[in-house]
Formats: sequence, structure tokens, C-alpha cells
Amino acid sequence: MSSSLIAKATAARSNHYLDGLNLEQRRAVETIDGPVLMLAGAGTGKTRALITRIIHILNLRKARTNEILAVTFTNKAAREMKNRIQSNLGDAVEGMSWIGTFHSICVKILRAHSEIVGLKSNFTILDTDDQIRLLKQLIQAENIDEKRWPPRLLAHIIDSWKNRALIPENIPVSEMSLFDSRASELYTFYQERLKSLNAVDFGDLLMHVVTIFQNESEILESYQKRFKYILVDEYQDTNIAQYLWLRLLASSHRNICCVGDDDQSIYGWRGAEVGNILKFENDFSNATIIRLEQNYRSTEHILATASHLINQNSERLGKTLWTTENGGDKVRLIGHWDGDEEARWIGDEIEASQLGNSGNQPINANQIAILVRASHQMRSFEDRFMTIGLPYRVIGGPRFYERAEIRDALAYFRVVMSQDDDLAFQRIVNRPRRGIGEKAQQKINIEARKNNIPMVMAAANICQNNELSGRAKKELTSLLMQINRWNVMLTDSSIKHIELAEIILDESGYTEMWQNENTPDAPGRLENLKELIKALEQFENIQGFIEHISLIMDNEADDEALKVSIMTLHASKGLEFPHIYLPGWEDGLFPSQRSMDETGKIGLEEERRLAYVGITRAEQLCTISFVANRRIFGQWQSALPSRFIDELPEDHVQVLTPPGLYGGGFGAAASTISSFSENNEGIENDIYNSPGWQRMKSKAHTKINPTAGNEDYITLEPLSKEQSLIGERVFHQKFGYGIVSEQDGEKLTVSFEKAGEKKVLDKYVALADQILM
DNA sequence: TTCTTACTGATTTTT
DNA sequence: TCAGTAAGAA
Repeated sequence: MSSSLIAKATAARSNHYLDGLNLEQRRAVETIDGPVLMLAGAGTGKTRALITRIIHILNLRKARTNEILAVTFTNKAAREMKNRIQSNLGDAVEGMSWIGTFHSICVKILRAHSEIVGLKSNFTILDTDDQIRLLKQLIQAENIDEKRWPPRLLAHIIDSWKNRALIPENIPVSEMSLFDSRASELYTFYQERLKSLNAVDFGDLLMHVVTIFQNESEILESYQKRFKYILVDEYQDTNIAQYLWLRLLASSHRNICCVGDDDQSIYGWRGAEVGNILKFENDFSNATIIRLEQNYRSTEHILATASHLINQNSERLGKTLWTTENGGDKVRLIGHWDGDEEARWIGDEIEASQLGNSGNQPINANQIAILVRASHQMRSFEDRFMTIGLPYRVIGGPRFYERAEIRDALAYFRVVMSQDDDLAFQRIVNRPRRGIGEKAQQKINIEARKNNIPMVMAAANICQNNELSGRAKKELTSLLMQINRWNVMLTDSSIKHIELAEIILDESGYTEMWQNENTPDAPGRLENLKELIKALEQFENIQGFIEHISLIMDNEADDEALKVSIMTLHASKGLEFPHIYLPGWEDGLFPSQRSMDETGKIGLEEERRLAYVGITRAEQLCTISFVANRRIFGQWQSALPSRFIDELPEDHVQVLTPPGLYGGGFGAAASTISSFSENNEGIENDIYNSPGWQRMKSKAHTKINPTAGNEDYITLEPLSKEQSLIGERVFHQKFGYGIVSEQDGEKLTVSFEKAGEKKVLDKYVALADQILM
């Protein structure tokens, strides 16, 4: 009696972490044994459930900290998981050595068993850039026309095989003859080359480990025993190799919990298989399926809009998000004339919301995000925000370690550390320019291949045998000597590794190269190099740094700064913001034409999921917009509103009237808008048929965008035919300002200030003094 | 070898 | 439009 009371009391005390979970979350936490699929909709607290589950397993003493395998896709997610566990467990989290990305965990496993797949345990990890360069060399060596068969394509083909864990011997016959009928052959060569370089690419990390698991049952068993519980985040993004990897590890005890949302699968084009999540029940019989559907993030209108949209997809497991949060603003929909106006309007809206206009609470810029489909859309926002002085930051873009200067610096370090790192050597041998050009490099390469020796050694031979011209020989010899000297310094304990790094960059002339360069981004690159040196401080030596760099280094944005975020929809997954803007909802841009062309309905559904991801990022306010005219590749194109706009639920959407004299406009969008307007308060649809609108339309490409000033731009009267324009100062969208020198009907000859004399049609110019600048 | 100019062709990108 | 590259000129 009393002992059961004690048990109850202890349980009540130690389980406090379960407090505040809803019923489903709690079930997800407490169903520890056996396969579990947690279908967690956007904003339903899946990370919390996942973390609590780990704590629960530990608390019940079902496993030790180092017996739990928790896999994520990004380092950021892994870091976040660790941090959140730490706040619950304290330093015990240090024992959780198996929280990480698929790739980083595979590196760890592969380093322990690399000899099985013919690698040394200190293998290097190539990134995409290295991979492409290697493939390029192979293609050249095989005398294949690079133009018709670009290395990128081959890289894609090989990646797609690796994503399916297909080693060269297992390529399906139907796919062998891709790429000029040589794909599988080149794949074989590529793998051989990687082996001889003692290197792997990202895909290999997974594939090699799967191969080891499949062929070495003892090794597999040891890991099966070690990982008593397996947790997987973002399961909808796993590819086949990852799926096989998981299934192998979980096949004995089947204690695997996969968390995912089929509606948020947006990486199909990169090999992710939604199928993995759709058929989880088949793969793991008697699996418990738990749906987290209560949303804690967004208002009812936002959820209803997202749900209604995603409901049009056919291939889904089905979930309905709900919330107890009633009310809030409807999702807003607005059309604009063109991309500049869209950016201008959004800029104005953001400024207004920062001040707390229209009855809402003032909101900081960092609470707002703009999510675009394609990165080229970002520019008009950057331009606009720059001119109005609105602080912003672009999330995504090239990562720190992908920048050329960082990669160059790392290549120097790599060569110094291991002189058989041919790829690194090739990268730096003529950077800065040393007069060791293509010819000389080819000689080194041939020599290396002939004798099967590293390029550094081959280069030394060539220098000795006098096979190079004076300058090249001199430079190469001195470079080799330098490398040697730095290598000696590496073992000299009186020189700190940070100093050595600086010495290498300075003595090689690399820093100088950027100092002498007069491009606008040169200072930034030097700045990055400083950052790199700073990052070195956290490591014991350069070696340790290099080990981690290829997998871990990423640039963290400072969350503190009050800046509007601009990013792609893809980059927004997992984030949330009070206010979200979703511009560019035009057919062809979003959904992307290419997506639909390439994979048809599958592609369209993925695009729709992308829209779903976008909308569900919003907590309070979500604004969708589209334009009638967009400049794509410098060409103006008129656009139709996205078909997704037709799929929005009218009851939860408020259509806004664009500001300006003619209310902006969107040609064919009018019909879409009018179908909405029946249920929406007073929109004057007929403005789209009004003479003013038509006039606006005819001047589509003449509209002058004011870059400064708050006033609405003025609309120009059409130039009258009778009016003589000779001697007038005019403005042209493309050529800028100029003076009209001749006039023949509607044809004008204008001498432009910047572009020189051009013949243009009068409808493409405007009188300069009518332009408000 | 390197600098210049002409051409081409173009989503999304966790590792 | 614009960046990245490939062929020509110095």
C-alpha cells in the first residue's frame, strides 16, 4: 500500500515533463516500444513531443543517453534538439553522442569501418563543387562533348543512384545508357577515382554505410544493439538510401519513431520519397500511427486556408489541423501591376505594421518574413527595401563554407596537412595566379596518373626533370617548398594553429590576391577569411577543424537584429513568423512551370505542398499577392494568377484593393478577383475594364518606377500623335534619359545619355518632366 | 598565360 | 537581366 503510494508520488514528480502535453502528444511520448509514426502537422508541437519522448525514455531507464539515435536533416535541427534536451537534462546531454544529421552520423560509422569499402579512415568529404570538378575531368578524359553532356547532369544522375543506394553494379539496365550511353560506365570510373583519392561525396556517406550494413551482419548487429531507440525527424524528406539505413538499424527491435508530415514534403526533386511515409505501415507492421492535429501557431483563417488548399492533393494520408484560436485577420489577397509595385506595396505595409496602423499592435521587422518561390524574386524586394531604408536580411544563399575564398583557404590547409589531397592541390596550384596554367597542370596530372602518385609528388618530379618553362618551374618549385615548410610547421608545437593558418594565407599570396582586387566584394571576402581564422579558435588544431567543416559549418543569422527576413519557401520550412508575405503567386512561377513540365501532377502537388508550407508559417497575418506583369530574364511577360489562388476558400480570404490611381491591376486576374468579390466587400471590378485601366495596360512597359519618395507615382498621359517631341527630354525603361532628335510617326530617334542613339517607339518613352523622381 | 569579349541559358538546395 | 563560361587577342 505505502510502496505503491511512493511509486505514485515518485512518478508524479519525475513525470512533470509530461505536463501541458495534449492527449495525442502524450500518446506520442509514451508509446515507446515498437514502431511509431507521428504525423505532425505544421505547428502542432512535434519537436516538443520528440524531445519529451527522449526524456521519457531516459527517465524510464529504457536506454542510456548513448543508446538513443536521433537523426535530423540539418545541423541546425540537431543543434536545436540538443539545446532543448540540455535545458531539461542539463549536462547529461553530452552523453547523447548520437544526435545528428544522417550524414554526420554516417561519417562517424564509416570512419570506423571504412576499410570494408576500400577507404582509409581519414577519408575526405567532397562537396558538390569538388564533385562537379572531378566529373568534369572524367568527362574530358573520355572525350565526351561537355556541352552536350554537362558534368552537372552526370552529377545529378549519379546522385539519384546514390540516393537509392545503388552501387555501380546494381544500376537498373533501363538507366545504364543515360548520358551519351556512358552513365553507368562513368559512375564506375568516378567511384574508382574517389577511392584512389580516399574521398567520398555526400551520397557515398549513406550508401557506403548501407553497403556495410548489408554485407557485414556482425557490424550491423552491433549497431542494432547499440541503438535501442531510434527517432527520425522530417521523415517525409528521407530518400531511399536513408530509408534502407533506418530499416536495417531498426529491423531487430523495431523501436523506431518517425516524425513527419506528408503535406510538407517539398524535396522530392532532390530524391526525397514521400512514399517512405505513405507506406510506413507496410514496412513496420502493427505500427502505431499518431496524428498531431492541434495547431498552436496560426489563427483559424490561416489554418482553414492552408487546409482547404492542401485538400486538393490526392496523395496524402490526411490530417485536419484545428485550433482553439478563433478570430484574427483573414488571409489577404492582392494583385499588383508588376513586381516593383508588389515590392513597393509590401514595403509600405511593413512600415505601416511597424507603426501599428490599422488597429493592430506594432510589430518588429524581425517578426515579418517574405517567402518567395525562386530566388530571383528577392531582388525587387531588396531594391525597394534598400531605397526606403527598411532593414532586411536574406536567408539562404551561398553558405559560408561554400564561398570561393573559404574553399580556397581550406584547400591550402588540406594540402598542407595531407599532400595526397589532389583536389585541394588542383584548387590552389594557380590561385593566386602563378603562371601555372592549364598546360602545366595537365603535365602534372599525366605524371601523377602514370606513376599512380599524388600530384604534389608528380609536380616535384616534373620540376626536377625540367619539363616546364622557366617561370612556371620557378613558381611551382617555390610553392612546393612552401607547402613542405608549412607542413613541418604543423608539427611544431611552438606555433599555434591559428598563427599557422595566417602564415599560410599570407605567405602563399592568397590574402594579397584579394587585397589587390578592386571588385566590390573583395573586402567582404577578406572579412570572411578573418571569420574563418576566428572559427579555428574553437578547435584544437587545423585537422580537427577540417574534419568538421564540410558537414557542420553554416552561417548563423543573428536572430536579434530587427530585420525583415527574405527567403525561399523551401528555406522557410520549420520556421514561423507573426506576419508572412507570399508574393509572386502567378502560374508558371508558382506553381513553377518547370516543375509541372518535368513531373506533371506529382510536380504540381509538390508545388501545392510548398504553398501549404508557406501559408502555415504565418501566426497572425498572411498576405498573398500576384502581379500582372513580371520581368523574367529581362523580358516582360504578362502573367496569370496562380491556379492555387482559385483553390483558396473564399470565406477565409479578404481581397484587397490595390492603391494608386487605377488601383494597380492584373489583366486576366480580374475574373479570379470577381469570383471572390461576390462575397467580399465592395470591390470595383469594372475598373479592370475602365478606359483608365486599358490605358494603363497599353503603357504596360512604360510605367516609371519612382525609386524615392513616398508619393504614389503619377500616371502619364499617353503621348499624343500630333505633339512634336523633337528636342524633348524623355525617359525609356531600358535606356534611361535622352533627347529626341527625330520623329517619324510613332518612331522616334533618341540620343540617350548612357545608351547612345537608339530608335524606339513613342509608346515606350515618357516625357522626362512628368516623371516624379 | 591571361585578359577581354561574346554567347548562352536560367527553380527550389538540409548534407 | 546577368552570371558563368568559352573562344579570341595581347
